[in-house]
Amino acid sequence: MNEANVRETKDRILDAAEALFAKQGIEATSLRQITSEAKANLASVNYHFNSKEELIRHVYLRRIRPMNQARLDRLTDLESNEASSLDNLLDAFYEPTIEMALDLKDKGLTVGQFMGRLYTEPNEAAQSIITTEMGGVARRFSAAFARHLPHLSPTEVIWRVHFSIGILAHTLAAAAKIQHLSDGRINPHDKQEVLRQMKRFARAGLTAPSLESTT
Amino acid sequence: MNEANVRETKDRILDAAEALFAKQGIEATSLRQITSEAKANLASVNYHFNSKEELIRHVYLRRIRPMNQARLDRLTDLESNEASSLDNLLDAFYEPTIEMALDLKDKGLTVGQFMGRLYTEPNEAAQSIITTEMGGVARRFSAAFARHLPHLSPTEVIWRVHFSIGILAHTLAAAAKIQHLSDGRINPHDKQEVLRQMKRFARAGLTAPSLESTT
DNA sequence: TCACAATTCAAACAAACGTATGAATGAAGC
DNA sequence: GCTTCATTCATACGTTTGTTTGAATTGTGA
Repeated sequence: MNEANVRETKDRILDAAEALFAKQGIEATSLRQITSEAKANLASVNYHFNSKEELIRHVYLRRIRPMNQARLDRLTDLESNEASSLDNLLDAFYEPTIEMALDLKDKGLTVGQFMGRLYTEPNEAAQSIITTEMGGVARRFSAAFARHLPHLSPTEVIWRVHFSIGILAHTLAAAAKIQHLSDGRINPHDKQEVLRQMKRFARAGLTAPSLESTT
Repeated sequence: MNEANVRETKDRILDAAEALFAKQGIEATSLRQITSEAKANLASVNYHFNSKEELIRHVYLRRIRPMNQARLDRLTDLESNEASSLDNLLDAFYEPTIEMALDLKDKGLTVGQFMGRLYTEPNEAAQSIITTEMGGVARRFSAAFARHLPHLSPTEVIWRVHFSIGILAHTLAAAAKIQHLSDGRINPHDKQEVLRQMKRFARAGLTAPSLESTT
């Protein structure tokens, strides 16, 4: 079997694992379910990924690495641009995630569900990915937000960036809930509409007057 | 053994389960861990709760029922009060949850973590609790928010209520992250501060001008 | 065509899982 | 003091879990 087919097997496993993790959660998904869904042998997971824990890491990193790279590229662009606005900054932060989550239409929103859950996932592999992959990005964006929000104290900026992350995570992970709450009138797959609504809300929250009297 | 002691055993199991669910997740927690931590016999879970699935339901409902009752009581109060403001409404929605999560200081933030994860929990028991326990509350509050936000279309109201829920869920479930992001300068246990920051952000997002030109 | 390396496969492993059982233990009512 | 009922307990059941093994199969380079 050539190397292309090897990658095919690995990717089939990654795809099946991602979909099942999204639907049932990581711990509730067995390797037998994954390999059965991927039409691969049970032992192939340990052959290609060494362990379930490392498979989990690969499932996450396959999506997160390019997503965060896109974010940082766009941020770097903005930083060399005098005319950049808070709106551009929100785009740079939100759009790569929404694109990654909603562009994979075949899989519906499952990828988004899974990624949105990352921040609250108790699994150890997930926790360590937040630290190693998301921490630096969050800090660089916090600094950029702070520059656009000079009326806020440093801790206020962090609070509000934290809330902005919460909006994104909840929108992805709980997309089915807004569909239900709106009796089906809202379509959480509409990328442009999701972005519009999120940015409108977050921008207002971020730019709200400071709570501190020390102006 | 008298009935008081019986309830003690049940409560010890509920407490241990809640703490372990918060720390490790539902599926990663075994009944043996729970009963060991609760100093109860393994079989006592099935004796008192019939199954793990029903134990999960009881762990959730013990916190959610009183919390939502407090929310609805406060909403009813507001509805009979001519002078009620959007600020009062946000208090009625946020405060009962924050109180429940942060008043249990012995357990740190574990209860909050667990409750904040409810919306994104894949477990079936959790999903059904959202439908049966949270759906009605969300709808009643959405209607109340709509009354205070007459400049928004019905779907815009739902988007923004959805985001406001996301802020709450993320603040509870990912409380440790803001501590880390702020290098320990922010204390997510400070109830008044958490509420102040959440309300400031959410109110600005909710009251932002409509995106629709049909004014 | 042959030898070597990479991959797949069926089968088995010990460990851990949720649940069930029947006997021991405890307190309450007569 | 004896019966009755609720609770606790040690133990066992059948499954399922992640991982390992060694042989079979497939693809690659000489």
